[in-house]
Formats: sequence, C-alpha cells, structure tokens
Amino acid sequence: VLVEGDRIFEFDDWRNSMSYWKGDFQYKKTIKSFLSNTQWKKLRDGVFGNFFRLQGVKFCGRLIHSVLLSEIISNDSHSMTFKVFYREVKFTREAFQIITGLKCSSSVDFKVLRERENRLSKVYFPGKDRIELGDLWHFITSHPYGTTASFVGSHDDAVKLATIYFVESVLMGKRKNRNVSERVMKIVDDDELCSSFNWGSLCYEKLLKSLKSCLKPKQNTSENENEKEKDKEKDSYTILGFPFAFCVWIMEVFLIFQEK
DNA sequence: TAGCCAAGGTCCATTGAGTA
DNA sequence: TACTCAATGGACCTTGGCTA
Repeated sequence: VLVEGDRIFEFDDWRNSMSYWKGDFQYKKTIKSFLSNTQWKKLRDGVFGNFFRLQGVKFCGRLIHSVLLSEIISNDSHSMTFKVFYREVKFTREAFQIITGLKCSSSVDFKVLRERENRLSKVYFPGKDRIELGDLWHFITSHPYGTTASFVGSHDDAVKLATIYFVESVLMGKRKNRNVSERVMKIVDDDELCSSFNWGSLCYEKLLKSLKSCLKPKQNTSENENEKEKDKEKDSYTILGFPFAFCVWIMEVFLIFQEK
C-alpha cells in the first residue's frame, strides 16, 4: 500500500515511452494568414496576447515523460508532486498562472451560457449542429486575408473565430476531429465575458487531469500477469491541455537545482 | 537515400450527457 | 435510476521532414 511521499512508479517502468501533444504547433501561422494587420494587432493586445508574441512552442515529450515517472503520492488533488534529485517539487495552479499569465482564480461556471444562442455558429456554419475543429481550421485556412477568398464578416468576428481556434487547438490541445466547444464559442462571442473568463483554470484542469492519468495503468480487474506486463509496454501516450506550461515549469525547477 | 523521429491520422473501447 | 448513443481519450498506424 502506497502512502504520501511514496513514488508511484518504479524507475524501470515504461522508460521507453514517449508523450505527444496533438494540438496545432503552427497556430500562429494558421491564424496570421487569416487576419489583417489590424485584426492581428487586436488579437495580440487581447487576453491571449502573450501566446502570439511567443517565438514558437516546442514540445519536449521525453522531458515530460521522465518527470512524470518521478511523481510521488500527495493528498492534494489540485496539484502534482514530484521527487527530483531527492527533493520534492510541486506543480500548482499558481505556477501555471504565473507561466501562462491566464486568470486562474475561481472555479469555472458555465450555467449562465445555457440559454444563450450560438451566434457565431449560426452565421458562419449554418445548418451544422456540431462543428469539428477541422471544420474551423478549414474555414480559417480557406479564407486567407488579402485574396479574393478573404473573410467577408466583421473585423470583430474574424478575431473571435481566430480566438476560438486558438483556445481549442492550443490551450485545450484538441485534435482536428474533435468538436469545438459550444461554451467556448459563446464565451468568446461576449467581449466582456471573454476578457474576464477563467481561462487559466479551464486549461489547467484539463492539463492536470491528463498528466495525472496518462501513465496510470488501466484498472485491471483480472489478475492476469500478461495483461499487466502488456500495459507496461505501451510506447506512447497523448497529453491534453497546454503542456508547454509544464515544460517551462520543469526548466525553472532544474535551474533552481543548478543554482544551489 | 535510408533510417529515424515527431507530427498527424484513425480505430475502437470507455465515458458521460441527455432523456424517459 | 437505467438506458442509449455521441463524444472522448488511449493506443497504434502512417506520413513527411530532417540528417548522416
């Protein structure tokens, strides 16, 4: 029986595994080609502006994997604790907020959105009862700015569609065949709500749930040893949410160790 | 040009939201 | 509360770009 402070994984468990992220690495390029300079500036001055000033995002799958293997048992379900070089370090909501600059205060409440209509969906995807992220990607890439095919809606709507694409494909790390959240569309359509919304918590909870579950073996009711061994041999897994903040946190933690 | 690796694509079992 | 079915996430496969 494991108690608080114990390692969850043996050192030689799943050591050859690799973690991946299935969001859009090229989000800046995808979105930039869709927007005019004024719209691009508006996006960079908005609530997600930081993410459009980054040079680019680089995913370190092996680094994340090796740190995840050093997780230890903790009684706090809202963070993750690791033991690295004999020292305990904690990845928390506060750390995520500092790294991303996104609001992480209260818990997320969607109740107010239930009665609202999804205007953006009605106008730009008429007749569709659900929109896949691939549909939105196709819409954005097939209306490049400055060409005969460029977007004909309002300036604000162009920025809103770009924002929705960014939230779903980057902050949520969704694959293209997954649905665009109606809630996200409604929040982004409301300027005031969008700038005050708790994006950090939404994205942190997604990331934490994914980090906590990706290496855990499936609940194996059978006592079959072969099944358990097979589970250990899995060679890859996908991380959801925005794991780049976790990468930055890892690098910061290593720097602190280096200085001591 | 072969081999490697990361990114993108797809299948399917599980999950969870909606409804009676 | 039980049931149904669409959405999701895990796992694996394919593609494409890079390098030696």
